[in-house]
Amino acid sequence: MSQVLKTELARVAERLGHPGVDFVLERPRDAGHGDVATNLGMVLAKLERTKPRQMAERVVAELRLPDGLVSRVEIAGPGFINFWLADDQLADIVGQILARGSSYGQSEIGVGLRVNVEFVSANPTGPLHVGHGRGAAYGDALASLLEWTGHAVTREFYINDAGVQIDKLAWSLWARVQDALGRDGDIPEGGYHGLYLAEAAEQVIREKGADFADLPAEEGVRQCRALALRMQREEQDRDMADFGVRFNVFTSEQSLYDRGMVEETLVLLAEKGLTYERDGALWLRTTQFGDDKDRVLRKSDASLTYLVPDIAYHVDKRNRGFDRAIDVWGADHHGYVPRMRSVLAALGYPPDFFDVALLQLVKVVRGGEEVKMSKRSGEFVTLRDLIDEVGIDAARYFFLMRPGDSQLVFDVELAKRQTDENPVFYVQMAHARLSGIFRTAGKPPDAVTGGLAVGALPADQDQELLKQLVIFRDVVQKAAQEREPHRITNYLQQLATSVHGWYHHTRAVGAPEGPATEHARLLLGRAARTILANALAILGVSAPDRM
RNA sequence: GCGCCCAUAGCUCAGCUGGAUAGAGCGUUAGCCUCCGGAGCUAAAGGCCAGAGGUUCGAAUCCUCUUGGGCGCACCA
Repeated sequence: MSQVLKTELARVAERLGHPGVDFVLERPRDAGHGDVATNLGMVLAKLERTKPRQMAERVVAELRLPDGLVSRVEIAGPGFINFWLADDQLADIVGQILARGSSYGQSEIGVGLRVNVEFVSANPTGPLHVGHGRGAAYGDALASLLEWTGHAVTREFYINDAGVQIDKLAWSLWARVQDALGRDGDIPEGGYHGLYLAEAAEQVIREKGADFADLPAEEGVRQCRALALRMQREEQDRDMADFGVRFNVFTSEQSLYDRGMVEETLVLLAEKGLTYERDGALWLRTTQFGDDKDRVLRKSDASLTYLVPDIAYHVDKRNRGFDRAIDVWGADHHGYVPRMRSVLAALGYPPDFFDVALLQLVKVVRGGEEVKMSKRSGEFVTLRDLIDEVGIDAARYFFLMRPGDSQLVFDVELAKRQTDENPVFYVQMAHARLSGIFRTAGKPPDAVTGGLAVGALPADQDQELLKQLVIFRDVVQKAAQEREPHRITNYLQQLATSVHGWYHHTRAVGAPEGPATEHARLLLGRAARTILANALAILGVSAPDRM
């Protein structure tokens, strides 16, 4: 609907001598200001240094709108142009909602674009914590938003299974195995002290027998490495599966070495003349592309820095044909962004290929006191703990209520105590109530069919709900473009408010206004229920029929 | 020292490529169940949008500085 308007407004702007000018067409907060409003008059007035209201009048005079689109146009305030959509338009959109059902809201704006969303990518050295939970909820929702807007999306998880931290993990597990048999195991400097490794050690002994601990240390550690990796990966996969997140691709860092891609990357960078030797190390000229300092690729002891496999990984993504690679990282890695960006620029990739969504850290508070998170000390709140305490729906919804660049305070005690008052229940309740209407009506929602008679919806609450439904598609597009899933939770909150108000103040089944209104309200309720379910589906939150 | 993010109601936070009277949830106060689910609804109180300058028709939004938080600045990952 607004697409036609926007196109026409752009044409008018061009005709008035300002092609491509940036203006806004959006739903005003105040219903008295119409269904959609634009600031185009004011924007043009600024460019021409004339009076905004006068310019708005010129814009309106130039408008050539098709019949049946808007019922009223008004110039108001400092120079806004307000539009009221014709009833036919609203009825048409509800018709589309009913016809397309669970796929309504999808659009084609991203068709032809292949997008890789890499998220969580936790080191396989311990259980997932709440920070990973935020990354999982965000990455999964972002991937869904991109799918809903027509992109071809791959959900990917990168496994850092090479490098020194895995060696330390192996030694730590070996030490725990010794401990478990009453011997004196020493967890190495910088090793992992979490109790989960003690549990893992017991499992190893159950599987391998107590003789396992008698192996020569070198062999024992070698086996512990594989065992620890396997067990940690399995646990992470269980956590993600139980959180409702499915990945399409897992890429192992070790596999990049095994396939020779890491070495190839070094050659590639050298061929481009981007490397040089100094102090016995191999350096990368990232300063030529915006980094504040050149970076070491190969240390003077001949080992490679983590940067090399990371570059190889992004080259791999590019080679797999993706148009976009979006990495979801914790904000503590933000210093790493310009580095990677400059490397990829140096390789000649288009600037919009690589993007990073930084998520500020989650601060966990329990009973008013901060819980410190440290894998090494072993004290932290795991994602599993959180799911067990507050449930998947509440956890996901809470993680997605805030923009990623805001810090998130997650008070576990509060979340537990206030479960009944969580916003997610408010939203889910709206869905359950709508389902209840159809139970009362004695027929499933899909059985209520026909065209919507907007004129048979007399209450303010009818109209308010109708207008909330109409903007859903635009909200999804905006959320996808801005990569802001929290726009969906904000919208859900508003939609649920409209639903509850409507439910309370009007009656569908046995509407006092008569059968025409009953039918129109059932159609409206069915459409609202569909939109609630679709929005929740994007977030990975369930839409229950009863609570 | 340098860089990134942040500061909005008592609390947790939306709103930010400049727009109409700055919003929501929780908490507080006062109402509403012969009625499709009261896990709900209606209303009230509550704000120098951290502070100070600047840009202009217009600033919570953009710029500068100050203050106060968070996080980074390795031949660690």
